[in-house]
Amino acid sequence: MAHRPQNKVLQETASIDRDSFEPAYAQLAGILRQSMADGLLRPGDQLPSEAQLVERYGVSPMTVRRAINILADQGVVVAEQGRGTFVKPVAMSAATFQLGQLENLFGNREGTTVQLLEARIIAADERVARKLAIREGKRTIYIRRLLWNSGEPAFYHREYLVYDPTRPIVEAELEVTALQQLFSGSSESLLKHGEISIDATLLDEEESRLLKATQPMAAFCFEHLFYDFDDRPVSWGWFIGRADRLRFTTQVGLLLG
Amino acid sequence: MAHRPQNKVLQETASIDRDSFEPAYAQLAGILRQSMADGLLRPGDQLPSEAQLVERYGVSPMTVRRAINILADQGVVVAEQGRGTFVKPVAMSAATFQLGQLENLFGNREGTTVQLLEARIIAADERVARKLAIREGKRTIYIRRLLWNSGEPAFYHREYLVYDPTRPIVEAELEVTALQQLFSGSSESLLKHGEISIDATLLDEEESRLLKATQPMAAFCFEHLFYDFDDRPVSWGWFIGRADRLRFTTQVGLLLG
DNA sequence: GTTATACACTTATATAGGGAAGTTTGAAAG
DNA sequence: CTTTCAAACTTCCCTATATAAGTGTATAAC
Repeated sequence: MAHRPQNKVLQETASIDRDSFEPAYAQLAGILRQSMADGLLRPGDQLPSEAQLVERYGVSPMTVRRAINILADQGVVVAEQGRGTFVKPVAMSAATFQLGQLENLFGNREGTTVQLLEARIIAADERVARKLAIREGKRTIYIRRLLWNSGEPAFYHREYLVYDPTRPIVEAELEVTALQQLFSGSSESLLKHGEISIDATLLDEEESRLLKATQPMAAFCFEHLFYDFDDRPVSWGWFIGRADRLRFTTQVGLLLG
Repeated sequence: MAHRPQNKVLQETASIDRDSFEPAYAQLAGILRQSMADGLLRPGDQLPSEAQLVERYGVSPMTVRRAINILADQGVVVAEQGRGTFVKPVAMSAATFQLGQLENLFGNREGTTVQLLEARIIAADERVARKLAIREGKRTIYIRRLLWNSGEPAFYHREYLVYDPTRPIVEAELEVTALQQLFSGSSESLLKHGEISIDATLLDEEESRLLKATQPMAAFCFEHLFYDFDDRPVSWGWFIGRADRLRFTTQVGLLLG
């Protein structure tokens, strides 16, 4: 439909395919990423200016901006106003680990079950009271669960919930399926936000027995603290899983070709 | 400067400040995030359509799109074409941990030093040869380092490098400061990408001694494998740090107001 | 009653253009 | 030679508009 303007400079790189299902901005982002993967653009190098990219690939400025924004969001380039856009060097500190990669272990698939070991009401000791921001001695629900995955114990979960009949969170949490909702989220969630931390620990005697581990053994401990929409703590607990059964990997630099 | 158009519908929420340094798209993203934090928008709720947001806040469609894209990238909303944009429930699986939060421990600041324990050329055994994709028995550089942070040993680092005089990476790596570049990145980096994984382990006798730890003690192990621009492995190694000195935390849900 | 179509709604993609802000460069003035 | 300043270049931000594509609903035809 549109005339193809005659470019004096031949494009040694790929060009935008207007008939492709992939949007132009995504194609351009891919081309630039490929240039980096091929070594045409090395860390520290300056990318062609936006105006140059507009002319070279025959797209509008907004499309170029969007492509560059994507790369900037992904952290592979950095744009400095007035200077230019540059390729970022790979750095270990840029590594990000997603808890979601352990999703299947937490019972998202078939073959995973939740075994309720214990659920009772106990008074909050000093430690629990501080975490849940309640008075010492107030009632909490203490839950112990074991998550099984393909016939093997995957995680041992302990959790304290504030016991408040006016809050409907209690019922929802007591369902055995609630654990998956905790991990994967559900629309009816009454949780607003939470803090999660990873720790490396040693299994104690009880944990070793439940997880069928030999002592001493290292383990990951995922501690979580969730809040409701009034920013009051609701749930404090931790998942413990054997380190030799967990693999936590990520990539830095160029993700894919 | 611009006339303020008379809106029939009063804005109960905040409005865009055109004189602010903060861009309009960022302000709008903040307003929407605040609405979720205040509970006006609950998980599962549908956001106002883009056209409505355009009218309500007096910005262009592109600005609205960008604001929504930011929220979508952050994972707090999800946009479905033809249906609408919806608030995502909080999920543990959405948690992401950034290695960069340990940056100061890795020697980015003053008061951190790198102690070279050993650096010699050894023949690759079967395990090293497989990781570095070289023949068994080929020469590698084996480095052992101890990272000190404010007078205390923070990490014990061991690393194998391919010994190839044709590759300039060797010299650069042998500098004691190279470690920080490995972590934070530098423009002269010859590394294209890498894989990093976290493991939880027990300190062995040597590690305990160097890290001044009592046995048995749990530790984090950050294993890294870096490749050059020809996709050949260059460096394989791992950092080991005491778990009781490391804190690895993140947030899910609404990050900040 | 069932099916098919049309329409209204949504988000997604793209174009064209303009101005603001920071950086670099080099020429002019001292 | 040094300083000053203006211009060019860069990225950044925003507006206005148009088209495409997916979804759901109401209506018309059968």
